[in-house]
Amino acid sequence: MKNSFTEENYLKAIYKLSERDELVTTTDIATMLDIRAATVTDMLKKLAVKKLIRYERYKGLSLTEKGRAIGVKIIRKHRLWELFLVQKMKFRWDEVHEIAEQLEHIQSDELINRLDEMLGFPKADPHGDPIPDKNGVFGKTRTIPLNQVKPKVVSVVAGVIENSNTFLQYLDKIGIAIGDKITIHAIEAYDQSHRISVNQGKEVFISESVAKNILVVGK
Amino acid sequence: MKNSFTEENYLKAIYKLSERDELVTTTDIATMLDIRAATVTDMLKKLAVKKLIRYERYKGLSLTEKGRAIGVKIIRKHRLWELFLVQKMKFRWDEVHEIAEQLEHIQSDELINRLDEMLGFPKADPHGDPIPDKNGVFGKTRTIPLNQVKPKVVSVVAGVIENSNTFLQYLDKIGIAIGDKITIHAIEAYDQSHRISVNQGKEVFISESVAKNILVVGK
DNA sequence: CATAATATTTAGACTAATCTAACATTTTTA
DNA sequence: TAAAAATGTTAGATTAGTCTAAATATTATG
Ligand SMILES: [Mn+2]
Ligand SMILES: [Mn+2]
Ligand SMILES: [Mn+2]
Ligand SMILES: [Mn+2]
Repeated sequence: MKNSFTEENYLKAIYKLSERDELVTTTDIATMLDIRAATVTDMLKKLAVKKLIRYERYKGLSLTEKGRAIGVKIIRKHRLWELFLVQKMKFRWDEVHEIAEQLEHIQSDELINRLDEMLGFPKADPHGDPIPDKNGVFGKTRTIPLNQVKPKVVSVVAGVIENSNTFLQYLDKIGIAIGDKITIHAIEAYDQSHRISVNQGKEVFISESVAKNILVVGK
Repeated sequence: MKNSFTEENYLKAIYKLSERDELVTTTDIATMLDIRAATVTDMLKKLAVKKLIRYERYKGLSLTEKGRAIGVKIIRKHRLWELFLVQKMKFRWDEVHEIAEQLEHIQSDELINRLDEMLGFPKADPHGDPIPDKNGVFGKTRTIPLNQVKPKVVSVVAGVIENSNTFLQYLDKIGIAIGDKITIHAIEAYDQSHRISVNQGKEVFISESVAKNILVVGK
């Protein structure tokens, strides 16, 4: 009944990949987990025997309900722990991912549900990623990348797409955090860079790629 | 530099055994970890190569400073997590050990030190076991088993020796908790059973073995 | 102190998770 | 559509951690 850390990490990776495309490939998993495709093939056979995935040689794989449930649960735990670390332990949003990679494997439904309750049944983690409820259901989020917002419209930062520490630290440096109100003043036609202001404060320039990686609450 | 969960569990077990006797034996470790002596021998060789223990074939082993530091650190983490679970997450003292067995392996000095701070740099876990500080130093505790206390003297419960869930639940049932004031009214000469009262309340009978497993603050 | 009992180690095997190298299949492209 | 490229699988190794059975060393005892 119990899965190893390794199996949990595979199922989490497969779940994330299947958000884009139901049918997941061996190489995608290998890339995401930074291991060799041959290793993945072996594990896929094991997961298929356990009925956690549907797998056909050379054809790719998809999660079964059972496999999805485990993948989603790991994601739920990861995100709840991240929020706990930020809200209760005063870590910065760029410090919590590595620790949550470990904490996500702690086995205790009671603990994770109390954590959920203690945090007020939150809908999103410190990076704006949605947290599924105890039944594995995600609330619907209506966020769009900042670069799709029209000039003059005030939008509220809800999260980020890129999750790297360097990106998060860059946002800290230029003073953009979740909940901030952003107004786009102008978009440079040449390179799509944005001139914006944060919370009606002084203006900041961000590149197109930064704008694409900031999520705001959609209208 | 990083040790596996398994190595950490060995070092924790060895540390606990060496509290009784500096020189630890293969069989003691096997018994404590519930694995075969042959398995232990293999691991001892590995720990010796890593200079975490001093080991001589057939002669037993002892911890090096390096090994002791790791063992103590795991114990520190275990006990801080247990206290966190009781104080912050409202678990009962008989529910926390299994979860702490997992949490003790989370690698983050920052996290454990913040946990320590959040809990007010506690000196003991929910079962009264001492918590070493971040330098691996234990405060001195002056506790004695209840059966060594003289009748009529009021003593304060500081912890337990036996840590099993059944024992902890038994204490809950008869209404004995850490911090309670206990007065011994009489000790039965035949079987050393104790007639006591808790917080000046109504009288309770406990067997000698129970009295031996309750620690009170020594005079 | 010789032998019996106990403790410990060695030898050989197994499983999970990983790798590299070689082979097979599918997809792309000229 | 045939060859080339990309993708995926198999075969054979390796490491960590475990086991059982057999061998060896230490300790206890008649
Ligand atoms: Mn994360
Ligand atoms: Mn993980
Ligand atoms: Mn414990
Ligand atoms: Mn442990």
